[in-house]
Amino acid sequence: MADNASEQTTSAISRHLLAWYDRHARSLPWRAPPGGRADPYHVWLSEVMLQQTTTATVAPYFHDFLQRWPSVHDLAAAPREEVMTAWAGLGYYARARNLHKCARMVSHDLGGRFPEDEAGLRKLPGIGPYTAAAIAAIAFDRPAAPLDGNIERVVARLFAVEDPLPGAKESLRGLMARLVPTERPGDFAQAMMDLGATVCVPKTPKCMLCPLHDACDGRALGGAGELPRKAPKKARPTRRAVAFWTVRADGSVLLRRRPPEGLLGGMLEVPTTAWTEDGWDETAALRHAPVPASWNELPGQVRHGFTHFEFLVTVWAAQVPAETAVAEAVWAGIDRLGDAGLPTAMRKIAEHAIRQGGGG
DNA sequence: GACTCGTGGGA
DNA sequence: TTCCCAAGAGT
Repeated sequence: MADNASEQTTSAISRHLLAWYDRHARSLPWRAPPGGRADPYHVWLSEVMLQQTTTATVAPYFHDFLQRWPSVHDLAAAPREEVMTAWAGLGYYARARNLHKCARMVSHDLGGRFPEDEAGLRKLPGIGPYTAAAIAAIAFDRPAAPLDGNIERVVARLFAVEDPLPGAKESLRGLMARLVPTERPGDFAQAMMDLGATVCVPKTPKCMLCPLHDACDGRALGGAGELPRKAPKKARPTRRAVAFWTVRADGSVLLRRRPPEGLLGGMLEVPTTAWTEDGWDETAALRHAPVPASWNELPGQVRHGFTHFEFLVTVWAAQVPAETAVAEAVWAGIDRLGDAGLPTAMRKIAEHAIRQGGGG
């Protein structure tokens, strides 16, 4: 590792990158122009949404949240279910629960002002090491060293770090910290992320376009595209379930709100059997039907990929009288499910059921 | 440290 | 089709 990147002074690397950022910074809805400083509420909201999520996916949600809740006080005053509904489709729903908790703490306990340093930010729910450093740098111009997937990749290549992730994480964080300039640390962090997103991309990095071309050990050694190394991933099992599509004569469908923690916690669902690797035969499945009715199996299946398992669903449908009552039920108009705030896995089940003739 | 926790797009 | 991966956090 005692090659190009170490010979150049770290300040020269930072300077090159900031000059590149002045010309190539991406224009993003939550971002101030180079040299500027964005609203801390906007920075926090965007950073939470951007956790493991692409900028293109986040943009419409960011606009919608700001329109509904222009300040952290507005968000804190919103009912939790309304926040969950607005988050529907974005995934990792613990983020929405923690976002709401965090808004309430900032609004009620901190007078609406976010802490300006990493330690203070770290105490808030949903703000981990990355997000605390990112907010401190971007919103408050603190010399913090955020380490996301992009920056891990850029740093691993720049210094030719061969140790695999996640073990090498702290080492990479230390190398990043040495690069952070005292001037414009927020722009520097965003420049590193932009570089990772547009030039130092995972496969086939565009080294000819890179402002750090001459400093990069990984490029000099010829293996930048192979870095960072990562531990092999585990295989994903399949979990199977039967979903019950219950259409009432008044044109509404039976939904339920899932328990507040865990998978899809706090979100609406189409009632299902347990999700098991073994699957279900007809007799066993129908014992879990939410109401006694004449159930019939719809053709086809719904497939949805979660992070650590594949979800495979068979749908059974039934029509029930308008006066049917079910404990804990949420009856949603079948023609207005688009506004109901279903997570994507459940939206797929609903679309499949309607397409296969379960529309009532 | 190892798991859990969504979703969409690109190669 | 399948795999990877994206501004990670909480337990």
